[in-house]
Amino acid sequence: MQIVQQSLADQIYTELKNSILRGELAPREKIREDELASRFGVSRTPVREAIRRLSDYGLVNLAPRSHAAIAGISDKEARDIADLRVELECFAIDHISGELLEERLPELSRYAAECIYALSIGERDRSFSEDSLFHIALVETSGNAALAEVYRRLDARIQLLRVKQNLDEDRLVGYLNQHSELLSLMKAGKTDEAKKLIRIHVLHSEA
Amino acid sequence: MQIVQQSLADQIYTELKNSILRGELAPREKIREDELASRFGVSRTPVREAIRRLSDYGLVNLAPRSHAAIAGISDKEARDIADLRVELECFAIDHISGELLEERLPELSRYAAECIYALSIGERDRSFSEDSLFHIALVETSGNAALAEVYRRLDARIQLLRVKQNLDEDRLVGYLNQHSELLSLMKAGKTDEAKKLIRIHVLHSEA
DNA sequence: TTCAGGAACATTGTACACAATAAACATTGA
DNA sequence: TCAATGTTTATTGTGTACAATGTTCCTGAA
Repeated sequence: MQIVQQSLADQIYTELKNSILRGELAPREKIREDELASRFGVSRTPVREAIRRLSDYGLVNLAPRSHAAIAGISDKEARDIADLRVELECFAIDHISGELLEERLPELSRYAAECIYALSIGERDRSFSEDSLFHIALVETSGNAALAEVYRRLDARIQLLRVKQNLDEDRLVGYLNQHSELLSLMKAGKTDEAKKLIRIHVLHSEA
Repeated sequence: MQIVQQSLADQIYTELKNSILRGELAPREKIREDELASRFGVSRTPVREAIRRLSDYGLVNLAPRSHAAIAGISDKEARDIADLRVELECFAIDHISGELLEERLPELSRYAAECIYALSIGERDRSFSEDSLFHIALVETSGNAALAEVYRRLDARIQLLRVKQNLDEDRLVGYLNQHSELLSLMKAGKTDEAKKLIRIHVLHSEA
């Protein structure tokens, strides 16, 4: 078995990303390479690379010769991202063929179930990440790799948004149940209804 | 006056990007940090950072512990990217308000004119980059920052695509003239026709 | 001949040191 | 007191050295 030895930069990137998405690092908070390096017990080099990558995914803001800072999301940005999500996911749904859907359905169903299960045992973070996986898989099912790539990039900020929104438990359950509902509509070939549901789902708007 | 001193990594990123987009570095070609460092007369550190960033923009493929390689675009990817472009730009057009259009119109018109002028004096590369600027500005005019960011990211590969397509001069002129035609339609509020034209424009399909 | 194993080499990953610049602070004059 | 300016300090940008790993080529046995 091939042990995929992740680079330190990869590990630190993942760690920092999780910290940010768990809200342990607040928006606008300054980041110092030196401090993180000693915290992780490595040199600045991989930390620096991790920070650059976080910046590429829009999780930190980088000003040249100046401190990096954890990125926040304004209300306007939140709306923009949500609007864009609706567009991208509807585009995906329009392009999902029956065969590809069939193929990916078990995976999609699993994510949908995991979301709800994780929430029920109090693992809100994991529920959120499974939610992300569901939507990423949905978009991938379109077969359009460029779309999938763009969406994966957007996902980091979508996750940031979820944390910020901080929905209460009841609404969250209702929200997560829409996943399997969506799959049913798609299986039945009700594309237009599926797109309507996505809009409601993403914008958290009522019917 | 504030002199914005670009970092070496920035400069090298730009240089390499241009080299790739000019086709001086062929797809699948291997990249060695060491070689580039000595070519640019700097250490590996900024070169490394530039390569990472190129990878983030999809211009080079990066495998851990292995060589980086200039990215190519398959026919399937080309279609995917074009489809996605149509979607994103139509989304933008739908969201462009009269006021924002008014504000940006001079800039858009200038890009449209520069495209044609640059081509007429044989500067095909510059014509292409002005073409990119036109479409980026168009998308920015929507006022949706998330959309603009996503599109700018996609732009690197769109440029790669243009080089690969290598349209003949005649078709290119016709293609570039569609820019001002598009602006006219939008000014007249003929949104649906503008979207139809974008589809034709991007997919290079006839009416 | 061909395949397995290993040694030599090439190249990336990381640590560390120094240089360059921005931020913070103190000092002086009004 | 306050503003302007010089000085110190903190932090990022870059260069260099070494470590870890992947690659290539050779050797020898089936």
